[in-house]
Amino acid sequence: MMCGMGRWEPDARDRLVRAALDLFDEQGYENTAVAQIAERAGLTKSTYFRHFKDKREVLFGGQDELVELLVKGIAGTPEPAGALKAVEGALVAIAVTFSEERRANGPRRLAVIAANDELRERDAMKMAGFSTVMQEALRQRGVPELDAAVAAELGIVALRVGYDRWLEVGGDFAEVARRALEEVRLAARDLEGAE
Amino acid sequence: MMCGMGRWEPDARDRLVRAALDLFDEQGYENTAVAQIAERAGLTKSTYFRHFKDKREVLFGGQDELVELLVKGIAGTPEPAGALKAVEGALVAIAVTFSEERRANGPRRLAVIAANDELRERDAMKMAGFSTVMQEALRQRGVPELDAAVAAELGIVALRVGYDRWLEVGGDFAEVARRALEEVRLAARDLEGAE
DNA sequence: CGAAGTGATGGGACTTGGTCTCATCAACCG
DNA sequence: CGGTTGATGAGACCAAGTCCCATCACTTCG
Repeated sequence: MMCGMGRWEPDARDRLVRAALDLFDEQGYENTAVAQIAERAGLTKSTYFRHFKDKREVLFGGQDELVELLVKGIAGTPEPAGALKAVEGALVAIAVTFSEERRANGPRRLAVIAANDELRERDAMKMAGFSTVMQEALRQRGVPELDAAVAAELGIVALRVGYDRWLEVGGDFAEVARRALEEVRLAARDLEGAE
Repeated sequence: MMCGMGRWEPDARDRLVRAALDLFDEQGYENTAVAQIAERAGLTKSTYFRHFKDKREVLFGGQDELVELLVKGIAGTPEPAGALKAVEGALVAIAVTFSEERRANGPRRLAVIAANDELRERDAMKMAGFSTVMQEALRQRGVPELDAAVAAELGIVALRVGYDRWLEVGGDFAEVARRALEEVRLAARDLEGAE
C-alpha cells in the first residue's frame, strides 16, 4: 500500500472528531467517556488512543501543522523586516488552514472548551506553544530575546482577537489577522510609561 | 476550636508539598504516585485530595492569594495612572509573597515543571489566569479592551522575566519586576510597524 | 466527669483515563 | 496460495480522582 489514503474504513480520525464534538455538545465533556466517543464512531477505545494521545487532543488536532506554518511564515519574511512584520507573516501563513468548515464548527468548539478547565488548560498550553515557537523563530533571525518574547506575545493577542472576529464576520483570515495585529501594535506603542 | 491552627498533627499541607517536591525531584513526576506522596507525608491518598484538587496542584498552591494581590495592586493604583503603571502596581503587590524560602525551592520546582507536559499545561493555565484577572481589573478602571489585553500580556512577560532574574540574583522582587516591566515597555514601544 | 458534637483523617469501593500486549482481519505482494 | 503489513479489537492492568462511611482526637455542654 502506498497511496496514503487507501485505508480500511476511511476517515477513522475524522469520524472520531465529529463524534466527540457531537457528544461533548450533547452531554458535556466530563459526562462523555472516551469509550462512548469511539463507540459512536464505530470504533473502540484502543483505536481512539491510537489516533489521539488523550481525551482532550480530539479537540486540538492540527497543531503541528500550524506550528510548521508559523515558523515558515516568520522565516520566510524578507530580511529587512522587523519582528512584528515577521509575526504578521506567521499569522498570514496560517490563514490557509482557516477553512469555511472550521469556521462553522468554531463556535461549538469554543463553547465546549470554555466550559471545562481541563480543556482551557490544553488551550492555554497550545497558545503558549505557538508563542514559544514564534519566539524561537524570531531569535533565529537575530531578534533579541526580549523583543522576540514581546513580539510573539503580541502576535498571540492578535491571533486571539483575529480569530474571534473571523468567527463573527468570516472572510479572509489573513486580512482580519493583519488588521488585528496592527491594532495591537498601536495599542502597545501608545502605552504610557511605567515611570 | 477557633485558633485557626490547632490541628491534629500540624502542617499536613506543608508536609505534602515538601514530600511531593522531594519525590518529584528523586524519581520524576510521572513515576511518583499520589499515594506515595501521602505516605511520605504520613498521610493517605484521601487526605491528599482533601488538600489539593489533583496531583499537579501540589506544585501550584497559593494561586488564589496571588490573584487577589494582583487585583488589589491594579485597583489600588492611584487613578491618573496608565494601564502599564497599574500593571506595575500589580507586580509590586505580589512581591510580598516572594520569600527567601520560595526562592530556595524555585529552581527545583521549575525543573520539575519544565520536565513534564501536564505540569507545563497547568503552568500555562496559571499564567493565563493571571493575565485574564489583570485584564479584567484594568477594564474595571476604564481601560479599553484591547489596551487591557496588551498591558496584561506584557505584564506576564515581565513577570516571567522578573521571576527568572529574581531566582538568579535575589533581592527585592518588586525592584526586579519593575525593571523588567520597564524593559518590556521599551521593547514594545520600539517595535517597528507591520506596515 | 461523661455525652454529644465537630473536624480532620483512614479505608476501601468504584469509575475512568491511559498503557500495554496479543489476537484478528483485510488488503497487498510475490 | 502463503506471507507480510497495517489498522483494528479485546482485555488485563495501573493510577488519578470521586464517594461514602467509619474512626479518632479534641471541644463543648450538661
